[in-house]
Amino acid sequence: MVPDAIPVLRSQQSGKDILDEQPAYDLIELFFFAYRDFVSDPDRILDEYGFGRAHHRVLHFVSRQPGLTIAELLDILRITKQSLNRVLKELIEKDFIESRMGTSDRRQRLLFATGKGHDLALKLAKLQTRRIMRALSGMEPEAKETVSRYLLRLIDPSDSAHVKQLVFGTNET
Amino acid sequence: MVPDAIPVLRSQQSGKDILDEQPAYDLIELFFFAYRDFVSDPDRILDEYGFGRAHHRVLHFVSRQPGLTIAELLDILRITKQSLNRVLKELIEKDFIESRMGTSDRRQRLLFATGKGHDLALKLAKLQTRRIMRALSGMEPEAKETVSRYLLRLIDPSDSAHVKQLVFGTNET
DNA sequence: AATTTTATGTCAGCCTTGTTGACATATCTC
DNA sequence: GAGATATGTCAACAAGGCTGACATAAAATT
Repeated sequence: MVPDAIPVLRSQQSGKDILDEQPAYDLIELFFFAYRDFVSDPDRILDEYGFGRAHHRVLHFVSRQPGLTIAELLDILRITKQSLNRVLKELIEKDFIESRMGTSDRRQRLLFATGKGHDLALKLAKLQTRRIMRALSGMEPEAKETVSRYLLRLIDPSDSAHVKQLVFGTNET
Repeated sequence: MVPDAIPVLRSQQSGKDILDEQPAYDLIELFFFAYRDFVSDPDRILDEYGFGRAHHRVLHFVSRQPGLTIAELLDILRITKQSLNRVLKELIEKDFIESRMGTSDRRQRLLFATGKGHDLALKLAKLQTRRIMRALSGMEPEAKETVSRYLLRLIDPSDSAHVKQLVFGTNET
């Protein structure tokens, strides 16, 4: 125990000591289990197309943000261009995503989901939505808003404005 | 739009139509970004020990549940025993986890974190707790409870009693 | 106009962590 | 004693990360 005589080590709120605060095991573990099940839903369907989770992530964001560039996608996914290219190439070959040359900057590749691509992306999103809605049903009406704000605050502060922009299409606090 | 004349296609609550409900893109994407940052925290530290995320998960649950058996651990992680064994072997060799023969059933291996093991597990848990507390600070006091219940309800219903038992050490609803 | 920077693509190889299938051993249960 | 169970292990493979090096076209700079 750190003695009371060292007030600089105490956080401002409720006398909780930063150095020996007890781990939030419940939220840590619930987050693990919830995410495990959440991402497993789409797996069966992706399998039928010969795709994996990496394909899902790429297709999802391209479908959501038509005209996304490679650089923007790399920034969202936080993987290397080599990793991205492996799955993106397959999505393009199998005609789920289309790559067009940029208009203002012709070095850029603007990515668009094809009809097939949108269909699959929507199918997967609805599957995950089903789980989310089941969880929210029977909870207080404010639950969705609370969860949404919590998840946003969990993100690196340096990135949260960017995420807010991507997810909500706005940058307001 | 499905015409109002087909009531069987409507869910019980608030007239929301199951067949064309709009995807919850916000929660889907926020969950992705939040989890991405959440698991990235421990990575730097794990690197120093030559461990990866798989080692982290094993060490975490063994540290939290001393005496865990292989079978129980496999059920928690949902991986094959070969995958588990690869990382578990390293954790034992490097003296972060100890494996003792079961007392009542001597076929079982009971897993325990060593002193070193507990130290590392705690260090990583505190790192993740820091992020969780930062997110919760400034939110309503009920936020933690709401988020916790939401995450639990996100888990497969067939598994939620088990998870509740693991996380809270109880099985009450 | 020449040079440098930027956006993207690609090759080659490596690592972690998942998978399947087969088989071995010790121990418990019937 | 026979069969089921808990664990360990070998081998091979796949997905999806990574690094490093190099190539090209187009934009930006000087």
